[in-house]
Amino acid sequence: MRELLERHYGYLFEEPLLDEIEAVGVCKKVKQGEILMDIGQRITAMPLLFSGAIKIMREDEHGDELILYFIEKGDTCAMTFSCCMGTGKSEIRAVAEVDTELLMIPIEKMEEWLSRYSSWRQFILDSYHTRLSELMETVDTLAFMKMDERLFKYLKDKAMVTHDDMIYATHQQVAHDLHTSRVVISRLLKQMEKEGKIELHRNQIKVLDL
DNA sequence: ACATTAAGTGATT
DNA sequence: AATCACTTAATGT
Repeated sequence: MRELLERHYGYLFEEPLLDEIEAVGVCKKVKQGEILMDIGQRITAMPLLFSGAIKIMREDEHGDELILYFIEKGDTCAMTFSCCMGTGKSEIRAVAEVDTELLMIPIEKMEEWLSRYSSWRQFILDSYHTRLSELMETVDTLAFMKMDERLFKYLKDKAMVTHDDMIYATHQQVAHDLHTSRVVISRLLKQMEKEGKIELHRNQIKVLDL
């Protein structure tokens, strides 16, 4: 586990902090599709990703879902902090997009380190900033109904986190993630295929324009 | 061969 | 962009 820490976070954190992380962190492996955190659930720990990817989504009152973003190796979930400060309950659902290895850090520790380690503070601030920017982008495309841009970003992100330019999903499932109808996705995908950005097959989409 | 499920299309709002 | 209605294509039994 120390090797994993060194490899992914060694360049970020100083030795004493790495020691503390190792002492207090709990290693966890999750399989694809497993729900790491659901809406309303109490948050007791924050994740540090070693490998794999997590899909972060929100749900409306009718149970409809909407993808917010993916987190990958070297990332943490910025929502953890805002949830800790507020209700302590999760506002989001986190599902493993692929098999994932991560380390769970108790939230008391993450607060304590905030004042004791500047590298930790920097790390938290940075990830907060990155996430916020991402969210702003999502809000932009949502507000202006640019479904084509959202779809293409989604495909690229998905190809990125799975390290595979082939995406195994039906148009229906994609539509569900982006909270729109299958017909819309089919049309946009068809158009993107004509533009040479992707290749379409049954149950799979190949992203070319990476 | 038939039923089921995924994907493509035109028309309408 | 969403929805409806309908067609076509791919797959499973």
